[in-house]
Amino acid sequence: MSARVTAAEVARAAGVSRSAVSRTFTPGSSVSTSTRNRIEAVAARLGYRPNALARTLITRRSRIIGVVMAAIDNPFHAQLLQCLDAALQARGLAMLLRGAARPEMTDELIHHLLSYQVDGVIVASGLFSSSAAKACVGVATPVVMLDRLMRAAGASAVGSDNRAGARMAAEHLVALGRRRIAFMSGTPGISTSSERAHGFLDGLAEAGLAPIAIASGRYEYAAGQGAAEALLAHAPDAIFCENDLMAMAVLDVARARGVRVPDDLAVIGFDDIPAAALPAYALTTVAQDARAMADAAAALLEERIEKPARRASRRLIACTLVRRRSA
Amino acid sequence: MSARVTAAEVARAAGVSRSAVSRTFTPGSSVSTSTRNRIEAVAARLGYRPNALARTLITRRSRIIGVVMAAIDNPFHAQLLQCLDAALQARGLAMLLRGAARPEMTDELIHHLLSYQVDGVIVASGLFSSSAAKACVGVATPVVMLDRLMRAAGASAVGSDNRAGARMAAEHLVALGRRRIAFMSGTPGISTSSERAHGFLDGLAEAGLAPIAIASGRYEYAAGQGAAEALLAHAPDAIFCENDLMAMAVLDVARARGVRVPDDLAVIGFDDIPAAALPAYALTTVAQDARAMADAAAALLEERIEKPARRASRRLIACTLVRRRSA
DNA sequence: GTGAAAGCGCTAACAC
DNA sequence: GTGTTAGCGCTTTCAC
Repeated sequence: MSARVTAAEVARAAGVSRSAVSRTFTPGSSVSTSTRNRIEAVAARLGYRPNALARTLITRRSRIIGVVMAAIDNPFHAQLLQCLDAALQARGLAMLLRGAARPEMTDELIHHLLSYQVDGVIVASGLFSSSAAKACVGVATPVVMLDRLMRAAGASAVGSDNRAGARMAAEHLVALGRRRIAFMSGTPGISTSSERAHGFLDGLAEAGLAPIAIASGRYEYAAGQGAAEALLAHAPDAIFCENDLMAMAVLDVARARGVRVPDDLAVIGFDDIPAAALPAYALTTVAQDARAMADAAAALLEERIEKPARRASRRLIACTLVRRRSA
Repeated sequence: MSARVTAAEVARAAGVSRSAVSRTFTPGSSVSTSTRNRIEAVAARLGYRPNALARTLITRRSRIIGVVMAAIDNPFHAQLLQCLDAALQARGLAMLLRGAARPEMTDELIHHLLSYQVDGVIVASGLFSSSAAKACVGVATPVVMLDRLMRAAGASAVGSDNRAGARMAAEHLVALGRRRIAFMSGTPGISTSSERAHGFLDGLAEAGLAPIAIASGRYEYAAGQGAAEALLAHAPDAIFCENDLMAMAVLDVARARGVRVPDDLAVIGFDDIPAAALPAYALTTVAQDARAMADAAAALLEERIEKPARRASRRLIACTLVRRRSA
């Protein structure tokens, strides 16, 4: 039973040609209203839907976007993914998702996506090697790096203004009168991380300050606890963390040690994940606008899909400082 | 520049027929080692990869699985999605993801996925209407409901043993000597919710008890706060919540009111999301095994894809009570 | 083991 | 406006 119904069957049942059926389902094609109605009626009765894959073969447009994302369980990434889904759906694009457990996997994943003839790729994960970039350029598939800058040229990029955001954090701490300021970095080698580091260091330098201690928490809560211990040993009066998960770890470790926040220690995070607003944390943080980032990524990609000649461009999304009790 | 390279070009460059190229990339086809080597070398040089979509047209297998998921930003859903990604990748399957902002959307989403010739569908969202079910059956596409039972027949299902899990929560509270027990439910109409409710009520009934108050928190933190206020007005000595997000809301509201946990109030959640383990919450909860759920869903789906004759089946994954400080 | 030929379901010229 | 024709890139009988 139940073979997939094809345009030919609809055509036969409606007494028209295949082309008529095709045109009925192709926006902007010329069909008379009467035949269109008849065809639509028959199609509905038979449960016909055009085969998107067969269509891709001839139109050379799959309307599928490949998305590579790391650590989907990171709350900010999950938000980003959700916004991305909304942005793509709004444009009638489908999302082929591949999580990247390890950053080195990104390459292989890209190649796999390419075999599905994706119209574009959004990379929100790890490193994007020049070999992967070359593969995309080779098949003229636009790429946009989301929340990650790339090493190889040719890809568009969308990210938060990490530099300005981190600088705001620094300025806020300085304005609070803090002087013994420590810094918890994310994953070394990720552009996002170095941007935040630079912005923060610049902000401190402007006030004639420098961090009294630095440690990496790899953007995770667990690693952040260890890093927090290390930093707290230097008796700082403030700590800026490159994301909220690590800042929450600092808050928890400080609480366990009887360090009072914000009196003894001011803490600032980055992202503004939902958990940052919990009363148990009330974390002051540099908020990223996930919605705007996702929209911009989808828009940039669509633009380059429409006009392949267009050069890769870059969009920076502004961050805002959200003040809560921790600083 | 850079048109997509096809099998025909590889064939020409290697001095063989298209069929030879095809066989080289089709596992289990007979090609002599020497020609295979020559073809692979040429393919690598030219950057050839078979067009997965064109292949689908003839094999009638896309190796794409459609996934419909609600509230990706819910931490447990994000975990589930990550595990699903891993399970599908391990089987060489691609994931076409569609978030469902509203449960009623599920139908339309399914139809859209179907036009991409997905080999199967995993639904972890909202309601699955009989019309959508019919559409899937019509094109012989297997469906598995994940963490959601369905109304129409024909779909396989994977879920936690919500009944037993909730019952364990009830038994634990009773064993703790609690008698004034309240209950916060999730979203009415979702099977998961009614299963947990039944299990919990059964567990209490066994000890001759019944909830002193019931309120719905719609599985969200914000709604959970309101529900917590309502329940706390009844001065319960324990509250069981249908998920962790709501239990965290209870903890926060209780803390704000000076209610001591667990002395005055024991709290138990459901899911065991990462945040439940945070020292600020230390939430006792009924853990769901996201990994096992995702694996089972992928396995069930693959099984039905291979043997379409097979009847829909159902897998229940065991829950475990994770004891922390809140109960 | 290898090539020739047919066709998966669809759209896009091209005539009429 | 509508039908006819020719592929999109691939796999798969079928001969050899």
